[in-house]
Amino acid sequence: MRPQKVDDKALLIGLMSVLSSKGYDGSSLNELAESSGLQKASLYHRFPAGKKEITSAVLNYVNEWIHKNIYLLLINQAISPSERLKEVIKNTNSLYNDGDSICILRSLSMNTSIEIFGEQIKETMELWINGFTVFGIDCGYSEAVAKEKAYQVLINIQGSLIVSRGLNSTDSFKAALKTIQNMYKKE
Amino acid sequence: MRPQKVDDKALLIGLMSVLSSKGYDGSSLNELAESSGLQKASLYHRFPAGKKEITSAVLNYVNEWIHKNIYLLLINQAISPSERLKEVIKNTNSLYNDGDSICILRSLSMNTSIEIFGEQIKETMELWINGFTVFGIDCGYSEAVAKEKAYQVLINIQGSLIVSRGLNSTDSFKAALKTIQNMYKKE
DNA sequence: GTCTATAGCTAGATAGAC
DNA sequence: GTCTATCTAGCTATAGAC
Repeated sequence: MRPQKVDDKALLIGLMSVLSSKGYDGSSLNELAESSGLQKASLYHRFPAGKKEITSAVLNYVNEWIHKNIYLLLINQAISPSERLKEVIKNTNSLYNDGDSICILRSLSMNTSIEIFGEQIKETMELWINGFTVFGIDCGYSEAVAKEKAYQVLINIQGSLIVSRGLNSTDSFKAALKTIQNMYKKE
Repeated sequence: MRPQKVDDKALLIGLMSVLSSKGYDGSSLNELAESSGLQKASLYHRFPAGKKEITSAVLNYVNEWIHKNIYLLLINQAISPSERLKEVIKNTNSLYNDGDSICILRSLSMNTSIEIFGEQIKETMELWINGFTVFGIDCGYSEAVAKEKAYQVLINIQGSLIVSRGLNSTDSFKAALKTIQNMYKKE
């Protein structure tokens, strides 16, 4: 067997950066190939079903990343709640490049792509919400309140990314991360 | 002069629905023509510079709509604050079809289109923020607090639309509108 | 002002050499 | 497994009749 020129992880990271910033329709196979370090035809060797399979694989990779770096961290009772939250916020910040990046769950939820990838997008959003719900309960809130807070966390992240982009300043994202911290400080 | 088959407003509304739901790259001129009730070549007669001019005109239309139905309403001191907020929320709800629609400011802020339309997107977002800032001051909050609340309103709208779409349920959007109401109830 | 027809190009996808 | 070369369909945009 001939060795792979680019390993799976590096491949997916390159593809993700194009898909999240340009969306499904805006990402051409030429760009996807260029960002991954392979030629178009080689991408088809790795992902025989083409652009749809590429995108689906990237979403799987993102789901696994969030499972590991957000969800499992949030529910890890071996760590104190405040330490967990701190780490999760740090990981969130790095996932979105300090607020400069577009969330791929957003990029791929246009009418042209959500029919294909809707289930994967939903699963990944539920990871955030379920993780923060468990976390809220661990912090001593009722299940109802914990759930409400979990939704508000996701809204604050997604909304502040949109506002940051629209106003061409990441201030809104940075402030939102602080707001999330404060949401779990008992008054 | 031969009469127009479709008037400007109807034209722009049709074009807007395609652009907001499919984004810039996902909207083909064939679809834009179909949604507007004209043929492709007729669209080029109305908008000689093509797709970019079409999109820019739609963004102008949206800006004017928000100026009239959100901004001017928010700062209208002839109406009581609670009445103003109620109307603005009603208009917001109808703008986004009860949470089913995608915000065009979001659709057009991908890397492939924000370089062209970034300034228009920014102006329209500032209408929301400036309007709600004035509104918050009218409600008796300090300028700093009013501004903070204004950003949070926009974050809640944009974020809840993303979450509604990702989870395939408009519950999050509906709840966010209620949250906004409560943000201006003095405790 | 609107239309049909078409030009010129780039998209996603494939064939076959190495 | 990766590559160059190529196919067809769809894209944006234009020409010219009515």
